[in-house]
Amino acid sequence: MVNKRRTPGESQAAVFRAAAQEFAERGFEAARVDRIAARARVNKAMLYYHYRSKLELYIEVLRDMLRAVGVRTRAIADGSAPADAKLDAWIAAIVEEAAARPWFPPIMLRELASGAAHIDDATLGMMNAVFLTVRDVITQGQREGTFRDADPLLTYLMILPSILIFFARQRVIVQRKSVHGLAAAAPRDVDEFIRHVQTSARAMLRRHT
Amino acid sequence: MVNKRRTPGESQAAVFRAAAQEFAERGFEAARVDRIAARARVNKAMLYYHYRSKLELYIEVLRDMLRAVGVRTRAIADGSAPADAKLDAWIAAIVEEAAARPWFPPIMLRELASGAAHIDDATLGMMNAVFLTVRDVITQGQREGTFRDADPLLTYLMILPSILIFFARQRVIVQRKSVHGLAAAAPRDVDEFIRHVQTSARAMLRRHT
DNA sequence: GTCTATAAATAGATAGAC
DNA sequence: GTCTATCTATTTATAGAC
Repeated sequence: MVNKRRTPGESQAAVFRAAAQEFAERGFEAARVDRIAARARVNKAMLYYHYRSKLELYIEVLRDMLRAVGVRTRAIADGSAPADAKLDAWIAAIVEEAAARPWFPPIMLRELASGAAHIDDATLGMMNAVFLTVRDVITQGQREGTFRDADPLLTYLMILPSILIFFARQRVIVQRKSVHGLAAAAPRDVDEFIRHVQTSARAMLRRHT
Repeated sequence: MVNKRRTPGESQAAVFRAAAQEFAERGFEAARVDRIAARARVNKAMLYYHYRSKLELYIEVLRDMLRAVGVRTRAIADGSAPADAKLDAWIAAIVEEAAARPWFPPIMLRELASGAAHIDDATLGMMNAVFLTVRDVITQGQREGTFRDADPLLTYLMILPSILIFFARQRVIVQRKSVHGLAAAAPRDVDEFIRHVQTSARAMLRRHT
């Protein structure tokens, strides 16, 4: 029998990961603390030893992913590349983040759908900061003359939701063969998807000939 | 004192509307049957007189909106207009549906995020049928030579999610003035948004010069 | 069709031993 | 740090009078 004892912090990390998955699959309200503990293979009391409440645990998950996305976005925006290259890089980065943290798209989508109901101002600010940074990239391109004069928010809303839904969808469609015509909506290759979004974003922002 | 008695079917309709709103704001799991009854100003037992369960009520709401969207989409696709005009019309139609049934975008988003967890095959089929119809329009345009050879699914995923999130977001942002830089993400005019999506969709599908 | 009262199950959270 | 047992509140749903 192998030693099952965990190193310090390991059980906390297990709880965190289990919670992220549970929140992604079911949403905050439907997520069950018992199930999170079971998935993490810790006792429920252990969960409450590490986190004050279900909500605090949720906020931690949210902040972790928003921090990661925010940092990557910031790094790209602060670079010296032309705006269209930055936009391509940002799209690829978001897709990579979605792959690294599979819970990111579903959770983010639910927050958007519920009007960021259970998140505090600081966390909402982190969400908004990502948009503000992307907006800077778009206005840079407009100043440079490579992008047409489109509303940065509306442009942002054409890009990010697509990526979020693409990943949230991939999981769904695998099962459910009995639904008529569902094969046409089968999962797509991720690299193909990245190229599609990049191409579409560039086309959307190209000046009319 | 005015007569409070309702005409037949009226209390059922009140429950339906209240449920749609509650599901939109909170999601299926967080929605409370008590709250739905209170919003509809009927007794909870009355709700169960009209609907077998919370889930059945939810499915009814889903089907109602998918039916409406499906019919409008079908009507546009079956017309004799060129594909790009059909696509413009479809975008406008979806936006109109979202305005007519404000619960449509949040509920649809949550279903996408959860992988259509609580919907049966028939209802999922209705959801998929909308995509299949739009796909027909896109392939028509490709046959006619007006659209480039882009993946219809990925194109669909660039359009629909944006519309859904646009409306789900509008509600959120109104409050929460304390969040830094949130003003930049303030709600936009709906007609401006329609034009933006139409322009973007056409640009995405235009053949390279 | 409409209501009151309540059953039955399940949730988040904690006390307290080890 | 970890576990068992349990408290308290809330939730969906129904029984049964009117």
